[in-house]
Amino acid sequence: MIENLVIVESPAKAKTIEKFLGKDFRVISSFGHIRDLTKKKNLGIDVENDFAPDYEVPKEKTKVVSELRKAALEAKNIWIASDEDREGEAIAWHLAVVLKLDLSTTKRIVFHEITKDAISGAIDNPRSIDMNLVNSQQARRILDRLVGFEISPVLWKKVQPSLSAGRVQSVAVRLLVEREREIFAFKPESSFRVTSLFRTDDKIKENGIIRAEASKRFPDEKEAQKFLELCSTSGYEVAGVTVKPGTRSPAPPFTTSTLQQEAYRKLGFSVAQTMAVAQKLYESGKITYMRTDSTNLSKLALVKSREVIISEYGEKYSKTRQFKTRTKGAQEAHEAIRPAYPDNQSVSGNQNEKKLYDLIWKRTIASQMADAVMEKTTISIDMNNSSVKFNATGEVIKFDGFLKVYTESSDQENNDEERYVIPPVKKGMPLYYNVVTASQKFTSPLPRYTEASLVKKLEELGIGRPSTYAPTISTIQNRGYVSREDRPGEKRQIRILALDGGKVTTTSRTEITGREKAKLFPQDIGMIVNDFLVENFSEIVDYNFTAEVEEQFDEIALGNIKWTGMLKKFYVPFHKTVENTLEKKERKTGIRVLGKHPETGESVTVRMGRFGPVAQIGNSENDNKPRFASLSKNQLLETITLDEALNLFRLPRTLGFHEGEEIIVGIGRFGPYIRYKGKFVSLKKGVDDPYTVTIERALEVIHEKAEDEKKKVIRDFGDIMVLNGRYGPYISKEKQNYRLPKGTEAEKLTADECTRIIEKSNKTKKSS
DNA sequence: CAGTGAGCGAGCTTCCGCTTGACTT
Repeated sequence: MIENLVIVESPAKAKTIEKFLGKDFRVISSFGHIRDLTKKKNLGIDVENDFAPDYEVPKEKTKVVSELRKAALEAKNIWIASDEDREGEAIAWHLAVVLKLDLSTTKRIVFHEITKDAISGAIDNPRSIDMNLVNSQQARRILDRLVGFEISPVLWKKVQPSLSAGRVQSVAVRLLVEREREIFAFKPESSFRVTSLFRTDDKIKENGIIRAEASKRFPDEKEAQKFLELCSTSGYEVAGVTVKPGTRSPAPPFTTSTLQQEAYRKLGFSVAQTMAVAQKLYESGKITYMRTDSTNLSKLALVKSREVIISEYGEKYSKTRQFKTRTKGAQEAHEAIRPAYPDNQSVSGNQNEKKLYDLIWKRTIASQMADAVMEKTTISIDMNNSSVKFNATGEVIKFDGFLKVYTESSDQENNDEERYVIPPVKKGMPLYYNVVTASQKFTSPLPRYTEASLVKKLEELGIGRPSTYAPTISTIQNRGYVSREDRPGEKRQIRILALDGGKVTTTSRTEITGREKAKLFPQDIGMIVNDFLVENFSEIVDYNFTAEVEEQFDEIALGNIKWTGMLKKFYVPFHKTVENTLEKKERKTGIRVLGKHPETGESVTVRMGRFGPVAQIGNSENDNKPRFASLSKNQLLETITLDEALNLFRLPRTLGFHEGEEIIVGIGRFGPYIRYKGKFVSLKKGVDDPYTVTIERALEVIHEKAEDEKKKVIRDFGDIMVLNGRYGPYISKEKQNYRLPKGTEAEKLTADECTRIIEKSNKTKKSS
């Protein structure tokens, strides 16, 4: 018999709380939700009967639930301590129902921080389960099920099987598709930006250098040239100097979203990777909970951080701050993400754990440090033969404050404006130019989203929760809607005019534009699904949809409106739209007519086919059979041209014959290849082009592959072989591969030894 | 693993939010 049983959501939390509570308390965890809507019939919802939900304990939860039941039977008092938010309240209610506790007397408690005082305070002040809050969760859950499970089947019928739609994922895809189209439509414009290096000294070129920019940009090279000629004969004078003090404040401590952004920008982590590493740190007690939307720090954390700052950097670097959470729809059930023990400046663990901890430590400590104080100097410089002015700005840090520890990164890539100090000048002082440069600058479109910047955008729109950001990003990639890719970019010539010693010289420079790294690119199927949803379910993919239903969930939580009524208002028209769409709308294939074949006059089209995007010449209405070719990677239905489509039909082609066998070159799933005697050889990336490769080169590649094959076999015992693979030697038998025990000499293996290794490996597999 | 694009039909896919392992190489 246990005196007191406390149920929390997370096992790591259970462990720490048990320590504080002592012997009379046992603390166990529910591992999150324990029940969900069934998938078996009617979506788990009886829409005819006031949306009565049909809940079940999912298979993977039965073990946890039976353990909870057992513990509940043995306990005298039960305290449900799930998180203090909508989902947490629902978990408490499901627990009470499943464990057959009396709803009116079940003790519901919440902790705001994990300290002895906070926990015993909570135990002393139990409340009952808030059914209004529970009902707002039921409305949220049921609405999401209705949206997801009624629209997805429409996509299976009208677009392609296995697709999905949902309140969160479909908006994420829409953001990406719309940004991509803005980028397609973007026409870069160029202008000339004029910068000048002035000096304060008449004679010595190196003295008192001031970097300044002209107040005007020039539309073309001619205008820039004209201006530089003016510059060459102009006199210059300091027209004004202003010195303004300024301060900068530290960023608030990490939430899930800001942690994902900074770990991407500073460490190059994907959002899934960030969460996995943070989970490890959390489980080993090094950081607080990593799925949170709160920037709040506990009193204990504030006090500890202050101590660390004073002892490391001194009293004047400390400034205790509490940050308000501004995020839309934040529920603040947890603290911000922070070191569990701020006095641990570093932790043990693997490299990634150390790096992420370091980032969290710095961000937390910096948030409790003093503002940085700077002095910003602006100088304006007059010309005596033009109304154009030059302006220079410089910044001096008077007190570094939090910058000593941490600076937040930004998504903008051009960080070329480093801080620089302007030499002392006075109004009326003459200046002399060293060199004046006019360089061509192109405008660029809004950047493509990264995983992290998409999370940021979703959070701003109040769409998704800390526990779902990473899974949502995975889902839209798994469905094929978007793909995370690099692009090499393209070369572009820019013109540079330089005035030096009274002469203007013009040069060209090559710059790379459109280079992308780990960006999210919408794919054809993502664009087709998005357009279908925007056409037919505009309400659901509206950027404000979530915010609007959230307002109603809040009203339900306050007891102002009934959850079933809210659902009915939404569902009746929504369901009608679903039926209408099923009945009346055509299949959507994203078809585009590109034009006519220049020789045969047949129509050339592209569309989404059964196996992906396809180009087609002719159609089955004519007697001629239509011809098909798959689009290659990086080509989109939306942007492919007639010429590009026709080009696809040039492959596969026959290069010629060797020893009576045909040599064919083509592009397959894994890139360009050569087929000879029934075997495939990949062409080297970036070296060979399948459209121009010669038969001589093809034979060379085939020969190289044959040589490699020979080296691959170390020992050959018939059905058992010892082979050389990517990760070193291994044993292969009946298409199964086996690792060699450490220290084995592959060349000396006998057939018997191989059999033994295989048997041993099979045994350990079965026993586990 | 380098192909496929006729049509039919059975049986499957799918949501968002809360939590972690259970698997494999």
